[in-house]
Amino acid sequence: MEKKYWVPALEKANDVLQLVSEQPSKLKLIDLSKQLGINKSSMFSLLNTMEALEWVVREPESTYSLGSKLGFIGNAFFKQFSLIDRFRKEAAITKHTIQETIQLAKLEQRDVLYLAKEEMPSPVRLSSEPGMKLPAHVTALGKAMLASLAESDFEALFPEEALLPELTPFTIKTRSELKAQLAAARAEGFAFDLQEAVMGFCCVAAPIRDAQGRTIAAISCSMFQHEWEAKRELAQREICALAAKLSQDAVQVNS
Amino acid sequence: MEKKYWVPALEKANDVLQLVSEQPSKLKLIDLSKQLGINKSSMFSLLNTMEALEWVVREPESTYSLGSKLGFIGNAFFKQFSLIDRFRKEAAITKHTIQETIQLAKLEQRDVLYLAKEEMPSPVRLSSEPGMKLPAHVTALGKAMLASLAESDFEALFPEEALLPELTPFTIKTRSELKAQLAAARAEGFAFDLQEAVMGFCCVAAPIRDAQGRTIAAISCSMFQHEWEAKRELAQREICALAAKLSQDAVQVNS
DNA sequence: AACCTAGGTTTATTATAATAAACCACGATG
DNA sequence: CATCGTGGTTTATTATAATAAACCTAGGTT
Repeated sequence: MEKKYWVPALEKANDVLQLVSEQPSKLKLIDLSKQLGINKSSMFSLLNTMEALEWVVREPESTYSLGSKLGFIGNAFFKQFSLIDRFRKEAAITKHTIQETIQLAKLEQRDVLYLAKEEMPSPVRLSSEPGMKLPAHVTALGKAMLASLAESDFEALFPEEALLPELTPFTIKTRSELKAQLAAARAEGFAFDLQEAVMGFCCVAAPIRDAQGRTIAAISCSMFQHEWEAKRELAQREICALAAKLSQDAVQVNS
Repeated sequence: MEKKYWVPALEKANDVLQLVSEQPSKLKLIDLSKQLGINKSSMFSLLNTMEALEWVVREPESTYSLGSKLGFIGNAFFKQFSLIDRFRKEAAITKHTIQETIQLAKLEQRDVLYLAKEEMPSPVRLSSEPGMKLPAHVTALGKAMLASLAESDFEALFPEEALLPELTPFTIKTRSELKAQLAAARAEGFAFDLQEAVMGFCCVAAPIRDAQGRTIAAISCSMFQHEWEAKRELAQREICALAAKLSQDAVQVNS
């Protein structure tokens, strides 16, 4: 990470927030200090400030959890995407007919950014959460969106036959393979992910388009690999239907 | 604000985030620098770091908006409150029968902290957003929750016959007046706000209780003052019904 | 084209945040 | 009851972030 024009206090705060968000109400000053390798007096000032700004709250047992300010800012972040509300409402219905988790995401450079999730109660839960990112080329969501990029935009994003990050043995390895799959997705109107992001999981995804036909987001349905055979067709149909519905007078997604 | 054990970089970042969240994609480096009175070179480093940490994103026109990291952290904040999901689902139904905005909040010291909002489309919208705070004593939500506090806890929160912040001419002015209203709320099972927080608006609120009967949150319905007469009874009934429903096996709200 | 200005970047200096170390309070342990 | 160890707080020193000022570039103006 670049070290010039850098404000280390922010990086430290960021690390603290990350850790606290993973284990709220579990960590005390000393734990944070040790786990992050930050001097405890620095941590003291840091936590003192963060508490005053309501980025964190100090619990009675002097453990820390996230503060309301971050809830507020986070809410403002998601507010930029008016699609989300409609997604929540509609997907809540669809998820019951498919009986699987449905997600909404947008493309951000070479990554998909998860915006919302409607999940079915299940013993295993996908680790993807709103606000998280994953490389676009390993997900059905990403492929659904990359598929509608203009040739030149695609070239700009993936300049050379680069080694793409691999998350499973099934992850696409080359740009040419990706291009082939995108062509297929473009033709069919939806994209797959067959254990390419997480072993044991498959997805279908379809793009959401605005009035001008530009792709602004995508939705997906994820399921166990062993359910794929049986459910695949239903999921595909439902996801396409939902995508079509959400595409109607969809407002653009930020930027 | 306390100046010892202080990390000004965080305060600056906080101000930047606040401003950017209010006007996403509007402000450039120089605007932020001027409006916040922060030296532009400091702002340069600040924004550079914040961008690298994905707290903000720099748009093509070099304006700034909130970044995905904050969405992620904010999401984690709200995840602590499992009530929220159930609220969203149930309130989405109730709001249609009342045709007014419904909100969920918890008590945090002398403030109410808004957790979620289900709103009806309307020309005017309440400014309260998830993550925001308001003094408890000016809101129906706050009174509904304060009402179930033990005498000693109440005393600890409001130690003396203090001058409470007043938001409108109708805001409660003294602790004794507040106590009287809380007694009434306790007896009835719900609380009112008659233009005490925002001129022209009235609310009903009812507490949500866990299995042990402890109040953990509250829900409210807000409406124009001129609708109050006609809708008050319906709203009151629906809010109490919804509160009762959400009280069933409610998990505690954080801390 | 020469001149200005405004937004942004870089550099040099100063103020201060980050650190190590000392200190304190308290609970555990023998 | 004395000792030790741990988590938190304060202090003194050092490293560095924040600033002012200089600098650069691109648009606008005459």
